[in-house]
Amino acid sequence: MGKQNIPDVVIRRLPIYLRVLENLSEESYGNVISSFELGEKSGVTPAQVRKDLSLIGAFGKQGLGYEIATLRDELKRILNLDREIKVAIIGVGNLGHAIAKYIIQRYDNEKDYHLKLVALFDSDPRVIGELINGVPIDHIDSFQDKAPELGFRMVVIAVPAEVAQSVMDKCVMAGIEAVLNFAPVHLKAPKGIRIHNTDLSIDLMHLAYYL
Amino acid sequence: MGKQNIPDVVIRRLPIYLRVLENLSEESYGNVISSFELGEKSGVTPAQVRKDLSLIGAFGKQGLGYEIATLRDELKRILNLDREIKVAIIGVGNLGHAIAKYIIQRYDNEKDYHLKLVALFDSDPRVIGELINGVPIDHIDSFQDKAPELGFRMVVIAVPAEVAQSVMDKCVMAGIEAVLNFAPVHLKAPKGIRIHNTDLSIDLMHLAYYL
DNA sequence: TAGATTGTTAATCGATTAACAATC
DNA sequence: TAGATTGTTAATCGATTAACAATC
Repeated sequence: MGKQNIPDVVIRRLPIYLRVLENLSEESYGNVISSFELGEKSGVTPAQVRKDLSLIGAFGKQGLGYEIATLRDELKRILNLDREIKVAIIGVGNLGHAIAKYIIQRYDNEKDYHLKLVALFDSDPRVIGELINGVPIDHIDSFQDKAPELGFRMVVIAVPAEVAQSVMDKCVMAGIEAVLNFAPVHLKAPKGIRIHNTDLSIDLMHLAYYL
Repeated sequence: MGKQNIPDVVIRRLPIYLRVLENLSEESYGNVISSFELGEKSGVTPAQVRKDLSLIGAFGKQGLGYEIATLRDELKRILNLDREIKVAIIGVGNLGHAIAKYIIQRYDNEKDYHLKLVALFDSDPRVIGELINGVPIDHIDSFQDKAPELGFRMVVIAVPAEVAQSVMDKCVMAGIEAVLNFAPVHLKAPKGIRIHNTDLSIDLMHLAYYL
């Protein structure tokens, strides 16, 4: 039901809408929101909001808007956030460490969301065994075994550029399905695996153009 | 000279090309690269590479490709990286700290690039005065004064969502021109100021769709 | 009912891809 | 010269916006 044929640009906006709705319900905003209000708070035009939401199946009521709780639950369902999503981080340097803490802090006590950090990997013997909020740092060599054991299919790569491709290859071998890559390289992988790249340097350079 | 009318999608790819070229020159790759090779290493089609590069002015040689050093310098020029870009970070929690170290580590010893971290701000009295590689953490209240004094026009926001808009407002007041926002909210700002958003949660949720 | 806002279609806009003459 | 690859135009593809009938 409404899970096929949704273009990726649209999927990318759904978590933004969800984020807005989550904040609204905390403020117990009233039980309905219009495409105008939702667009305003999301940085998107009302027409775009309606178009996007119509693609995942229409729940709005003419003259009123969208019921917040219903829409929020539906967005979660579409994004698979109605079940637990297990995540592993490879590379526990400054950035990996910060990401780990961020995920733990944001999601571990959250009853509604289910993004769960289940494993950390590094190659530096000095950090192996260290715990971050109860999650131990394992050696990268155990990745292949740990993946099926712990059942994670999503990985954050936060290793130096030089080793990122070899780490990606391990992910492919282990059947990982989605990768969030912070290493400043374009990673090669078979089609079935979804990669999203975030590169601080590239964002900064992009912005530098507009100075 | 090729600085006007370049769509933002194209500008966003230029730093990717630049990154590839930088890596190539380190490996002293030969002095020429084709749109096929550059595309391959950038995750972009050859046609796209040629189209993009033609927009910034054409330097390729038919039958050969693009001279690496020339193209690299031209990309730097377009992206304003031929002069020093001063950056400040607001919010020195886990993430802000990691970003600070990343920028320092990557650019401070770099002779070619000129992204320079010149200031750090926070509101927590316990961290004010602390130094990160020689850069002191100042109180956010001094932001308005420090901006013109230190001359930065680009800011990284890494504060909690609740205070991000007020921090953005201070940036606007201080005449900041470009903002890289890590806080999970859509920030409102006048048109003249360029904002790029990066939100780890949104990236993770986006990927979760494909699990 | 009157007012408001959805869902959807059609129109516009913009970006990507294909193709090939020009030329190194 | 022969082979290769650019720069550019035209064709395709996809996304955004506008508009409005349907309807709560």
